[in-house]
Amino acid sequence: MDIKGTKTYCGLLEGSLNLGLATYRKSVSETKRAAILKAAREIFLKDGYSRAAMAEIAREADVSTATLYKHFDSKESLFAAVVQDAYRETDSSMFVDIAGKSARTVLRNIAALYTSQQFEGRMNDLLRVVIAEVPSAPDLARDVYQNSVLDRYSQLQATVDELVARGDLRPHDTSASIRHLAGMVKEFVVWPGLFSLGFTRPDDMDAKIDACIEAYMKIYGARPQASGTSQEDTIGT
Amino acid sequence: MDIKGTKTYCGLLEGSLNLGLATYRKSVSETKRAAILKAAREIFLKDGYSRAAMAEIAREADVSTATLYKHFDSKESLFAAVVQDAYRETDSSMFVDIAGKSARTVLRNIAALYTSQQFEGRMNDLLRVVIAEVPSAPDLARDVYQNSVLDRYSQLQATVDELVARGDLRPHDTSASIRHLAGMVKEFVVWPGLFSLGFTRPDDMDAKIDACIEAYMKIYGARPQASGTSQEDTIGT
Amino acid sequence: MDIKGTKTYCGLLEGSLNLGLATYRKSVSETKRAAILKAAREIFLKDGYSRAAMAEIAREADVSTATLYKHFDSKESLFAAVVQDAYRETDSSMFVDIAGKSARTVLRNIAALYTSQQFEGRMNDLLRVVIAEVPSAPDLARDVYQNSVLDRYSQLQATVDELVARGDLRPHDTSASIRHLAGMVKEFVVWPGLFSLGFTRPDDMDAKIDACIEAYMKIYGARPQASGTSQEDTIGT
Amino acid sequence: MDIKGTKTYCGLLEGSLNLGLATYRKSVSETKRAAILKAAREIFLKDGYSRAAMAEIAREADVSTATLYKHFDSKESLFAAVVQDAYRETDSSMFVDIAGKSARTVLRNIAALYTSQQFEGRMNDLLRVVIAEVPSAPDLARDVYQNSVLDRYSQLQATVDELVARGDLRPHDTSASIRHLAGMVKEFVVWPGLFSLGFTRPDDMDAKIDACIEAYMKIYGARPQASGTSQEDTIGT
DNA sequence: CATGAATGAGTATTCATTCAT
DNA sequence: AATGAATGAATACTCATTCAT
Repeated sequence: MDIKGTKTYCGLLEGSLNLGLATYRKSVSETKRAAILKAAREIFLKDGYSRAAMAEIAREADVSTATLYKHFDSKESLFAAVVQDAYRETDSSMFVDIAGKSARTVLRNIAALYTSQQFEGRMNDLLRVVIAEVPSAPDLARDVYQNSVLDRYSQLQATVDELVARGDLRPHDTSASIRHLAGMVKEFVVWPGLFSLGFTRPDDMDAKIDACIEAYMKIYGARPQASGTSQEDTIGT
Repeated sequence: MDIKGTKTYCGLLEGSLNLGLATYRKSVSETKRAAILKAAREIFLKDGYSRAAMAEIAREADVSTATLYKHFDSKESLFAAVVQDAYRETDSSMFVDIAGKSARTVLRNIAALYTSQQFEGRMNDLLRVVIAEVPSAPDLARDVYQNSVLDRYSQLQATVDELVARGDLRPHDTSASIRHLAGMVKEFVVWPGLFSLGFTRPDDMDAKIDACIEAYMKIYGARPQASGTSQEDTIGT
Repeated sequence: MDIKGTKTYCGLLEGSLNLGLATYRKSVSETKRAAILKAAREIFLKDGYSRAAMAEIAREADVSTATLYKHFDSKESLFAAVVQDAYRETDSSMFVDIAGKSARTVLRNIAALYTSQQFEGRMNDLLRVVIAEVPSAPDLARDVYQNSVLDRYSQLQATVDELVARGDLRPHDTSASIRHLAGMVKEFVVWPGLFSLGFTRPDDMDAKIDACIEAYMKIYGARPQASGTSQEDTIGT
Repeated sequence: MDIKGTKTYCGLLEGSLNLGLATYRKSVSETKRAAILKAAREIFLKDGYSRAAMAEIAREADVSTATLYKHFDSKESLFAAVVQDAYRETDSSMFVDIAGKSARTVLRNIAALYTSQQFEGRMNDLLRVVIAEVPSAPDLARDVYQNSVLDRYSQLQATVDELVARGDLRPHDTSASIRHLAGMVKEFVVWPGLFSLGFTRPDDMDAKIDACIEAYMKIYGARPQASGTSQEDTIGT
């Protein structure tokens, strides 16, 4: 048994130890990264991009500024990561099962999905910060628009197309109609939130959204509608 | 004749021409104020609030920073003045004469008025900056929401109520319906502009707005609609 | 007399006052600039470029850092200005009148000029800092080499050429010979100063320089030299 | 078998192979130390002391920063080690065999030795960094001056004294004369290299050095010189 | 013994606001 | 009234050094 052999053995050993160490470190690192993202989101939401101070984010995340910079190259990239993270976490899927559900119910479910995504993730506040940074970070805003707005539209359109195919909605320009619907809903869900900090879901939100859907159904619904909501329908989350 | 003496003379002169000079001075002052506002708007629109530098605004307005501060107490109040000025200048009146015009035409005229106000005054860009400053200037944002959004809604509602009274629209909750209409229109007119710098009126904007109005008329129109636009109607600016 | 006329008059007056004001301001500004340069030189000489802190320079110059940046765009340009200023102030002219002076005396005077320039302006210390920054500011070093080293060589060469023409020195490759002489002198004047802070003119400096010149004269002198220094010669500053 | 057990086993193993392992470890350690020194020299030469980053040195040496600090207490001591290492490696011996060689040839050989030492080890670049750090590491600079400059001078002087003793050179103050010679040579070999990064031996370097030696011989040579180079002489490395 | 993540003190630079003239 | 120089507080980012594993 020569030194080399010993070394090889020790090398393997080291390998397994290092693996453990590496795993440990990775987990610690991920934890810190997550803490930083959380803190950063909080501060960015509170102060907006420009007024947010890296030092405060670091303090909030309970790390040093240097650690912060180990994880994120710059304030800009930290902000981008916060936004992406928010959109990843708030899985912006608009998918709902249409089987055995009326068009109205399907749309309601989708709207409910959307509103909870907007409110729970404080997406309105985030949206405001993104919008604020359009002059200095136009690419980020474009990405958000793509991933958050347009992507949802296409998901929604797919569903609406199915409803049309199923005969629940009249054949029409679904591309335009879903934007009409989205516009109406945003008027209540997003718009006021852009103008005030901490806009939360008002009590009558559901009723307002229902009204939007009613309007939509009046235009595009296949059959003469029964006024009011049929009680068989349940709203899923 | 030394400088001091000269100065005294100037003082006497002031006395004799008090009114005229005062007027003159006032006009100079007003001119400067206007120049500052113009420059500030430009810079704020270009850079957003935080990145806009008072020094650059002063340079752009061709005054000293001290003069700038003579006219406006702080960056914040300058920004507020810029916003108010923009809203004053872009007289956001939604008033249109409904006499002898169909409901559809009236709504079209209103929409046209609104879109030109938004695009010509670069209100979308301004809106973005206001929204950006919600965390630090919530009052301003609230004011803007009041004066720019809600105020227009009530004007619009008044008109719609008249149309209902005239029998052109079915009786309904006009308060809700105009928000639906506004939401649909904003989806095309305002929303994309929030996400990109220099969003200008696209070519198919009118068609899109017409589609919104058609949707609206399908729900609230009193009579079965003739499809298409009746040619008697003219769209005012 | 109309307002305009008044204005013109006042304008002229303003002009003259402004001129005084402008002059005043300019002088204050120049004073501050000079103070900054002085302080910066001191700090740069003391700490070297990298360790020198802009804040300390500002404190030393009794101005704020912002004022410092009003005068100089960056640390780098401040340093460049310090160097240029040093070379401007220490007018590095090697001109000496050769009329009625022996070659030996002329060379001695030149050497004396050179050494006082090096020592009085603390040029050795400055040289060290410039050399230190070669990796990050190669252009500055090149400039210094041009203006400080090569320029002096050509001045010296012109003089030596005159001495040759006058018959005081043998005809020879003066371009090479002055570098030999310069090299010998620098060995005593510059070289040790590069390796220690605050190297000042040692007592035996003159003797050492004389030895260099003697060596030079042995090679290039026209006539068999009288050993030692003839007392008619006086060394100018 | 868990990791802990394995570790214990390794401990036992260490016991049985103590010497061999220790040797092995030592050699590994030495290898790393050498790698660090090499990397550090490269980085210091490239960036200068202040701009050189310990992290980059570690990366370049393929070790962790902690390992780096195991070997060297601080950046300062690492730099000192780099300098010492450079001077050790570039064995700055000026020793040449004078037997059977003319004074001119001996000096030429010495000069050739010196120039290759300067250029091959990138000593000019190193010198620059040392000089740069005079304010913060005066002792190091003094050491370098001692070991690199003065030490060579005494070696050279010993040789010159021999040449004098042999009758090849006139009796004279050899202490001064070798500094004259050194000064002349440095003017071409070292001086320009201080002012520019990557100054390499120019094509005409040998001719220039020869000219210096010729000048020297004109002053101190014992016999009337034959102009040009006698072909019996060979220049050693 | 080696690692790489973490640190906190330090630095250049900017900017809203004020002041002497 | 107008100027522009001056300010000082604030901020993003870096780096030599240490520590838990």
